[in-house]
Amino acid sequence: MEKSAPSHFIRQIIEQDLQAGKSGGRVHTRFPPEPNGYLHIGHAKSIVLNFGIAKAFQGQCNLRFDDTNPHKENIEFVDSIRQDVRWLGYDWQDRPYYASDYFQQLHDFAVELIKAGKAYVCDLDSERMRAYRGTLKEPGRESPYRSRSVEENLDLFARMKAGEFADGERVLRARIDMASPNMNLRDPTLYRIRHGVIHHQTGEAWCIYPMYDYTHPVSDALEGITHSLCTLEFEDHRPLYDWILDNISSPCHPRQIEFSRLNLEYTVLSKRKLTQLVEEGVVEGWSDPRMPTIAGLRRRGYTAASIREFCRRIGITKSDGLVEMGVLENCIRENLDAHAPRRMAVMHPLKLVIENYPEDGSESLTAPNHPKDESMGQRRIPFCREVYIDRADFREQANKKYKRLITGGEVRLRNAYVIKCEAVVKNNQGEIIELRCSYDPDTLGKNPQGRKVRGVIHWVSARHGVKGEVRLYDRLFSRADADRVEEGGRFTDNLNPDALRTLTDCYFEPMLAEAGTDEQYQFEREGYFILDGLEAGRERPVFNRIVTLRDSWAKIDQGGG
RNA sequence: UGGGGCGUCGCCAAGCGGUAAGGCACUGGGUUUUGAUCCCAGCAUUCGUAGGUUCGAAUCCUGCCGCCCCAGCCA
Repeated sequence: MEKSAPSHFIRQIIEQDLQAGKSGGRVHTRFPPEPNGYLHIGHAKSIVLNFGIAKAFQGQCNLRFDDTNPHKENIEFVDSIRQDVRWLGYDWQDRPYYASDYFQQLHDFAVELIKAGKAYVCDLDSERMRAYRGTLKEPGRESPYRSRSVEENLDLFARMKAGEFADGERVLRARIDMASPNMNLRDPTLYRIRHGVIHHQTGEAWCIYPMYDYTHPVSDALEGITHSLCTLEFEDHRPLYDWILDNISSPCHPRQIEFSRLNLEYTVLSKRKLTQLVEEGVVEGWSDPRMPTIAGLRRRGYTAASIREFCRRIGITKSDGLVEMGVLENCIRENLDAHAPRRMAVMHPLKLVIENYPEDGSESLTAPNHPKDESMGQRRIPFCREVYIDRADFREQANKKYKRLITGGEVRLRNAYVIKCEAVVKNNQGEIIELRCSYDPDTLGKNPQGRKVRGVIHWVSARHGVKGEVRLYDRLFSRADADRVEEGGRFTDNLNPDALRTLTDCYFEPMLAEAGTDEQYQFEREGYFILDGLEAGRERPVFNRIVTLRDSWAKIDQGGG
């Protein structure tokens, strides 16, 4: 079902490296999230890439927590990341890695750099350091502490580690080039002091924490990573990545390769913004079905296979683009069309009384679970004198394009009989409250003789249907480039107020009372749905709409049909 | 002349000097007890742009234009 991953520039580079005999023919990648939030679909792109490459080249991929900033991280995020990666279908063979596992080695390499005169302790505070750094167009100035002796640096670094200095008082810096046109090479900070935070892995063992730029190449090297794949914004950091490895006694020198991060229409994919949505209560949490997080997509009903397929389809390049939601939607539709059992549910109920059907009668009809896949079996659906249909499936009058029920017209009730609308019952306000119909008993499983009934609508027995709730989800933001803000505005100004619509007066065919949170259904003519994971077990079921069915009628209808 | 990247159909994306893959979207037509699915057909004489090299250029060279990233003791 899932096609093999297509070739892209990173695979080509790896193939060339392999042919050149690099790293002994070994391929080893890693997925290195910082546990400071939940994973989102942009991370899925990286996960599929890294684990996919490892598999394609019979190599390995490490799951590594880049946990060097305890301030922003916690164990809930660690756990959610493990769960999400596993759910996506990837296995790190019980070899979870933590950058914090290397704190001692990182420290020792830092001492090595100091001894080689490649790093020094700097007393500049952050404000002055910024001033010394220069600007994009002007070179920086050397710190007055840059020429401290090795002995003094060793002593100061040891005292930093011993907790003698307060946060911000001193840092360890690499001695590279304050005039470099690449800002990352202007004596970058390697270590900072952080007191009073409890690291989720190392507790209070350390009060100095290594920076990303220093930690990452070392962690990669220690794990024997051959290809370190990251996103484009780190391209400028590669010279520093290489500098670190060239100046310590590194066991190997992984190759960093950058690709463009995912941008998806009508949503945001930056952890900072997603965190904001959660913290401000704009959404229900990280797993809100409107969120582009893995947890949100899972609760929404997306399958892991559909997300993997999406990542395969969008490809890997260095050009930044904005992917249409339609691509993701098509992936889940394709996946669910093949596998989701069909059911009937009425979301905007309108009662329909079949006058020539016995008052107390009822019968059990048979319907296939899937129109094309007989192996999925059949189900029984109760039918009786009164059923609910959707209000959108009836119009008092309409032109020939409308093939649903109209006054005096015929339509087929899906999996049941052909009925005819004899009369419309309205209340004092003129609202339609009921339809009086007749049915043709000779149309069960066969078409009527001498006339053609074009329309088919779904229904639920009024007597047997299960009442419940449906949540209709739409795009979280109302503009495709959700990040774009007007002068003085915030990205939250772009939120779509109709991203969630709750329908509390829905009727489901009886089978749906037994639905579980692990199976998606197609509600015929409506879309794909799943029982909400957090509301499961309620007396009245709550279903989430994953995605609608493709709807060519909507276009015709709007276009003046 | 700060530095680093990127520009191929509405969106994504192959292409790697021999004459523009594919997917999504879209438009027609057919099948259909889901206006779904499925099927069939159509959809870039042109690769940001202007020159140059070549028998031949999206692919090589030069200029120009546009967009993205970088001045955290974040990652």
